[in-house]
Amino acid sequence: MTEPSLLEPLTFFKCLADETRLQSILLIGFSGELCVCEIQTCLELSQPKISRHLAELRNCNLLLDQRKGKWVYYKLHPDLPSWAHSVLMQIIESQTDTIQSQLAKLNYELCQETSC
Amino acid sequence: MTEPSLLEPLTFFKCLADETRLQSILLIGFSGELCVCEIQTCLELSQPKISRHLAELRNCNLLLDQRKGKWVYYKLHPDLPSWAHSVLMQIIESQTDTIQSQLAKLNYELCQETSC
DNA sequence: TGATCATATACGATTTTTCATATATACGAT
DNA sequence: ATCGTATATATGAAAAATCGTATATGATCA
Repeated sequence: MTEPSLLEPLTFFKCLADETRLQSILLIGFSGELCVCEIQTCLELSQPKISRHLAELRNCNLLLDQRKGKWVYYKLHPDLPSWAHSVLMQIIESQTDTIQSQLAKLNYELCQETSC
Repeated sequence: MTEPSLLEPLTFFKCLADETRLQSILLIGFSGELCVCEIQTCLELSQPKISRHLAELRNCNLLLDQRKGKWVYYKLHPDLPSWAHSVLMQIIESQTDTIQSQLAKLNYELCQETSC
């Protein structure tokens, strides 16, 4: 007997079939952990938009959130099926340039002001 | 310099974010090659619905079609990026039971009548 | 040539997804 | 308590995807 899987393939693909969600999860997978405002800075998108999409990834068990004071950090769900984790890592590898240039905005922001 | 990829991750995920398309490509990946009416039988869906979704998978370079007389056969595109091929195969492996029971309808049909 | 079978496409109608905007909650600091 | 910052959710409008139905194309066979 097979266990009911935490994550159906169809759910997984629906989650990644949106540019904002895909870019967010790639940033998070690459970085290990990011808070909402960091993703917002990297992708230059509105706060509700980021938050809504992260909520969907969380509800589908692709991401796990953890509050640390004012900030909420998101990371890949540790129980992600191996095929899911594997494909994410392979895509991250093929998109390293894009991901790093998005994360660069973050460093720049941090130098300018201490907020977030 | 990196080549423009045949298949962007976002395109790939959008293609698989639909149950009909996902089930079709899993059936095809498992079988190697299937014609439209076979997929139609396996999934018990209308012909235009199957055809439309296969066309999308073909246009996005996920599938390759080949006409053989009256029938059109679809198979996985041979130039699929390795990460794409890999995730499909892993999902096929985890869904073998479902896929085989869908394909069983096909054999049953073939015994009944010679059409298709 | 006409008839039939397999597949593809066109067209509105319906459903689903996404979005901007406004508002709510949660926390830390004053 | 109140204020400011970070994040979440509600709402209705706009955009996109999907569908059923009708029709078109392409191949085989009589």
